[in-house]
Amino acid sequence: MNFPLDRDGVVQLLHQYNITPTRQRIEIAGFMFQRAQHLPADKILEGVNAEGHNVSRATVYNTMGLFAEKGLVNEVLINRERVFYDSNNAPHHHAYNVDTGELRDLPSLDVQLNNLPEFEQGMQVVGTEVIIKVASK
Amino acid sequence: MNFPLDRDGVVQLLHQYNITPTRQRIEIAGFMFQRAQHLPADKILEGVNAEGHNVSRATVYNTMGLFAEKGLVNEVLINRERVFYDSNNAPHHHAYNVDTGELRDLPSLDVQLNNLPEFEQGMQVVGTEVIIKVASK
DNA sequence: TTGGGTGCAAACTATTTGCATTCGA
DNA sequence: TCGAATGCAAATAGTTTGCACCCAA
Repeated sequence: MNFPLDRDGVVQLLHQYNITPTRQRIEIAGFMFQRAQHLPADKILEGVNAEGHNVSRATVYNTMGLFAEKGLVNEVLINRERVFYDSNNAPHHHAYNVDTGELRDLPSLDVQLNNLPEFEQGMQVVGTEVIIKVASK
Repeated sequence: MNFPLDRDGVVQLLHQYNITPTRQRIEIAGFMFQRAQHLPADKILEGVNAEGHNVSRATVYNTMGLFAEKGLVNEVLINRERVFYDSNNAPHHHAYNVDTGELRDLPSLDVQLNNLPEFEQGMQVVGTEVIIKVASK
């Protein structure tokens, strides 16, 4: 993904992911894909409407749920209070600052897993998530 | 930790972690440390009281929050719906079955991180959490 | 004795849902 | 046109909080 995405890029992207590009979805995606960022639904609602758009709370929640389901964004569950949506859908890991609540991408982090046990028949690994927790000394 | 812990073991453990051993805390810890397990607060409330005890909802939430803060148990944030408390406080990682919601320990998993970027001055890594997501084929 | 701990119910907050209205194809 | 999408408000669920009472040290 090369940020930011213009309106055409957004529409194209939505099509690629089999998402009907409505006005609201285009505006939400346009806002999310300005840059790689991690935002809770609330901030997305705020941000989209601050750009002069008019999208309801329910639509933001529904839309982000849809985007996550379709793989356009990733949900990051770190903080018990709320879900963060990550506009970077390339495989990568995160550093979480437990003091500030800040979430940071670790795009170059290379993870090697040794001694991974076998899973039951019919099970397959669908993802590996690594979260490095950091704090002030 | 060698499960299960008897009452004396629990009291001793609470002392070790600087937690005043009240009746309710002993009952909650006694229930949690019967075995290595991952439970949401709700199930802990249910389980403790099913053993014939009488502990309120608020006390379970407060107590598990305290236990987590003191490092006696670990919070596992996987599911947006609720926090899981892990009675195994030894360093280890998890496999999460996205279909069933089941959470499993991976005690032997060895994780090697390469290319970890430098963090700002004054920051230190306080933990590394790996979650392997598995699903039915 | 007394400060911390507990219980209850009410409050809170993120998220979901029901349903009438509107819109995209 | 017509099923899908949206908006609003009400509902939901997990969790937290205020406050009076109680207990461990």
